[in-house]
Amino acid sequence: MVKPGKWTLVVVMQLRSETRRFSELRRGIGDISQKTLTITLRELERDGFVSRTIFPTIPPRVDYELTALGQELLQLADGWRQFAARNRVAVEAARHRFDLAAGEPAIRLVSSS
Amino acid sequence: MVKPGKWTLVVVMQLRSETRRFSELRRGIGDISQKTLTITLRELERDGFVSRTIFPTIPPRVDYELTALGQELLQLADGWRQFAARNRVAVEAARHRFDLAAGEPAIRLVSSS
DNA sequence: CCGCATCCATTTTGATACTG
DNA sequence: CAGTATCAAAATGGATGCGG
Repeated sequence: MVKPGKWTLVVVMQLRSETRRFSELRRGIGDISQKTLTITLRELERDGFVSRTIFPTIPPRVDYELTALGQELLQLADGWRQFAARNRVAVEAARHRFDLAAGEPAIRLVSSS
Repeated sequence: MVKPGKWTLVVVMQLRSETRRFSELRRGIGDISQKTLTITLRELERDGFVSRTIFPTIPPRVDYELTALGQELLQLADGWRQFAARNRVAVEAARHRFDLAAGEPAIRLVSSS
């Protein structure tokens, strides 16, 4: 994968443990455009992480599913998600401290009266 | 981390097991602009993954080092890197198949003579 | 040496309209 | 329903010049 793409892992996590139709993915993610979802799925399919099954019915139906390789990618994505969840509070606190410190002088010479 | 940034993990991996100066990082990475490196380091510092130590000498010197949280991030980055290395060949093969199949008709009716 | 500010090229994304 | 095409908007990244 040369360029993961902003939505790649989100899509992979949506495919956790079940086959999904295009519109199900779209609704499940919520704020992704049709175009971006299409591109993301194409890249995942191209790299062998997702399989695509077309049912030539009317209306058409397309199912997406993780391949074995895709399942491995899901494990990594989960690792990342768990890390983010575990440390969300610590990161927010660090960020808050940093933003506060930015407004203050490097060395405080006198205490404010 | 709301937005990881293209170079974030590269920088973290450069900080594996040792403190680094700004210019050392720049040379070690090789193809990153000063601006982008500065921004990447600031974000990492802001979120508590990297600590920054300023030596007010002339010329100035600034050291960067992973915090405990940063070390955890490094583990994740390594996991990703190992996954990519393990599956590089498989992904390239899948990509090649996909690109070839794109040019062919969906159903081959007759064999070429 | 370190890093900020500005400008500019490239990339990425979304909105919209249209097709099978 | 599941895309494709096109255009405009926004984010990103690099180059350059300046400053502590």
